[in-house]
Amino acid sequence: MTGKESISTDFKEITQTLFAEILLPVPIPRTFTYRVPQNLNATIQTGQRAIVQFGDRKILTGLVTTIHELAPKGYEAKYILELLDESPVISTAQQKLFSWMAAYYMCSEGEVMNAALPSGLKLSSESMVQLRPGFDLEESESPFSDNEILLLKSLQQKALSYSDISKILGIKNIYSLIKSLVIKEAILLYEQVKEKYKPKTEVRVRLSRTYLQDQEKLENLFETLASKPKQEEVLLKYLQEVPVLNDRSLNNAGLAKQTFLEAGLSESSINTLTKNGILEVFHLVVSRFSEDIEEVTQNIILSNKQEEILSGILTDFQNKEICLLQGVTGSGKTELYIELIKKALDGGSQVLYLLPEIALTTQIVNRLKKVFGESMGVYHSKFSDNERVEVWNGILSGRFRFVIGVRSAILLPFDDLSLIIVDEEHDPSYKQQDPAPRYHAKDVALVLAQMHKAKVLLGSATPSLESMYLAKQDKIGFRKLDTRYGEVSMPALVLADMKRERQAKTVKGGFSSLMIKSIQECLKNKEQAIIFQNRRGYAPSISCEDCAWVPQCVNCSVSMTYHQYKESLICHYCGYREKLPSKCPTCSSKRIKTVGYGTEKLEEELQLYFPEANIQRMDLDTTRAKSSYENIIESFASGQTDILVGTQMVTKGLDFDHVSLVGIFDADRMLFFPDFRSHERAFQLITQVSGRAGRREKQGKVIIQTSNIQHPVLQQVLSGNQEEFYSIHLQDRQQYHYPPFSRLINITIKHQDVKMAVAASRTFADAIHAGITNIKVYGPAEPMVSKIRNLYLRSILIKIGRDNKQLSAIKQRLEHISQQVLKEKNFRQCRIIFDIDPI
DNA sequence: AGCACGCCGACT
DNA sequence: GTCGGCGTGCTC
Repeated sequence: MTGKESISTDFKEITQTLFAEILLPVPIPRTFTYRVPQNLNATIQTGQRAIVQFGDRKILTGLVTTIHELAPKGYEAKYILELLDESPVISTAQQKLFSWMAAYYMCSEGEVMNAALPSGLKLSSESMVQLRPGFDLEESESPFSDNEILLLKSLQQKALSYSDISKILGIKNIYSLIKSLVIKEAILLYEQVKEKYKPKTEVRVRLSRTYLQDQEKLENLFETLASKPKQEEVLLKYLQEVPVLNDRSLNNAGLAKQTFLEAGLSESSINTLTKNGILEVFHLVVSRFSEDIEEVTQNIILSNKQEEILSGILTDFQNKEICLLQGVTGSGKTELYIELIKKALDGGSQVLYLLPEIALTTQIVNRLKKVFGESMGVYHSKFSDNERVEVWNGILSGRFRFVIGVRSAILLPFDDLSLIIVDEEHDPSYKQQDPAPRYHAKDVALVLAQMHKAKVLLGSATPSLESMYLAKQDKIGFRKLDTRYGEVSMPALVLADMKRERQAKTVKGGFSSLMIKSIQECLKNKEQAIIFQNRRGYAPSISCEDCAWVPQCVNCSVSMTYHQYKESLICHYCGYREKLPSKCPTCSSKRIKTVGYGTEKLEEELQLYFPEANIQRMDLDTTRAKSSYENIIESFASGQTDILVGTQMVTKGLDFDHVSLVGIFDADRMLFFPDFRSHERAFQLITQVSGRAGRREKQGKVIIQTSNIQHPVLQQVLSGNQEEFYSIHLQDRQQYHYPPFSRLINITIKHQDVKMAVAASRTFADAIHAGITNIKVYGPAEPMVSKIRNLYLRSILIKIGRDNKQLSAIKQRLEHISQQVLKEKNFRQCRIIFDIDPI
């Protein structure tokens, strides 16, 4: 009952009847009202998790979002069964952020919660079936069907969940069967709530209390043990590692059992000592992040230029909330970040440093760990769920005040941020595509910072047009760090004219003679090369040479990508897999060729041309395992690998000293991708990957293969004229009403039936035209990939002027229209998806 | 999303 | 009849 005083308020009288709005892990976009039992009146807080009954039998864990006194009308509210947390797991700041996100991104708060909470903090319940105690199949008088007997026999082994039963019987619909068995009093149903988070424990050993308190007894003990050298050794080891005789309190923590085993002492002697009441074994909860990296207080020496930029940023922060730092690769942005983070942490508040997935490497984490040590938390998507829960709780408890993490780290329970760094701010992976909430972590960061009155630093070598526009308007600060650290010169960029080479027939399997020659030279000088091709697999498609048949995915309207190492065709949209056919299924021809180049094929061809070279491939397929990414990097950094072939992964955050050549295999594919951002993307990718070439004393070389050497974007990259790139493209964006001059909303309508997808999207578009003015509506149109996972897609694009003040009203109208459409009988099966600020 | 309920066709 | 598939509607 302690703590009651501190929480109870005038509002929460002990005898009052309170109700709570509970957000539940069900896809229903609203909360449910539950009654607060009076004994919880004083302790209940928003942000706590509560266990409630939902429906007849389901027990769920939900989140308390509001507490009020309004008794619901028309039904009797059920009671909250239990509160799970003493203090909220969701901070007040988060609750505010989550409702903003739900409204802005047009999704439910439940969906935001779902994205935010590590599943270890979510509780779910599973319906379980067990045999009624005392029930005997042989003696029962009721008749049972075959399936019932099969189930009852299985239940004799152990209790089963619904899904287990479904599997055992091979039937989908098991409810009638279960109901019949309940009536026959053969089985019982119950709910099993499972807390998924398990603290990590360590087996430890300590001296038992009797010996600890009685020194004489302990001395006598050694006489007894004199004839048992093994046990004596264990005891001596303990006293040596844990000098309890000097300080009794040391005994509490004991010593890890592992320590004895590592010292070559046997488990059985420990066991005997335990049995005889001399030692005791216990479990201690330990952190999953036991640090073995020591904190080094080293003063980073900034260059003059860095000093200048640092003070510039600090000046900007005096009257602006946001600052954009444009720093070329290798310009030493990280040192600046470290200084800023240190300053912010010194003020006692929290700092968040966001990085795209592929830039969050061990390299950078270790470097920061050396500076910030124990107070730094890392939040990565490859972390296990238990690890995520520990980071979450570590922020709540104040253990971590600085967090470095990927997109979803923006959803962690901060309550006092003073600085958010969004590094590589242009990176598209900050936008969540699927499922909802389809949020952009950079934009969320800006809003979150506003709530905390924190500053935001956006960093990039190639800022997004949006950020650059804000900088040009002087709405945000802008600083440019344009010299490479240690005066390394920028690489030389060369275009390989594929049109001419193809005419001259000097192209070898997709590689220009220029590229081949340069790789040769590079290898001869014992230097390394990176070949970038943003396409995984062996070939984007295969085709019959006689009848032009191209295999399509059975579920999606895309051609299947050929993956050689698995000898299969794989759909990159739904994962559907087929074996590679030995002959064409339509004309039986055996002449099947591959079309286009994926990283696998490049790897194979390069090996053919450079048999001596050690070639490695880095893409989603070779980095799936937890440490494989690190291994590839390691082997490249140590010089074992000569040529690294890869997708986008090779463009980020890798600093190597011996890379003298970067090859961009196909610039055209990036430039002509049908999307209004393709030029920006191409510009960023080419610039980023070029930054990998040339370190220290030597100038690097970048070869860009293209059939359009006159393309303005390539010319802008070549001349290094970023100014021109940004001003021309901002003009285009303005002219064609694209961001940052307009806001976009993309609406996708899905249905199993094409006709219904078409009709529903038509109805939707008509309703927009009829109901909303002052916006531009495009479509409905058939998207490039028009069928995914057997659902037909249609999309509608909406452009809303940046200065349109009706944004939230428009979203409400859209939501309303969506509900109207779904009400129509034919459209009931439709899935309608809103993507706000699509990228 | 589950889960219940009710309707309907395919079997013993 | 009975079993199981499928569509519809509800959950505080």
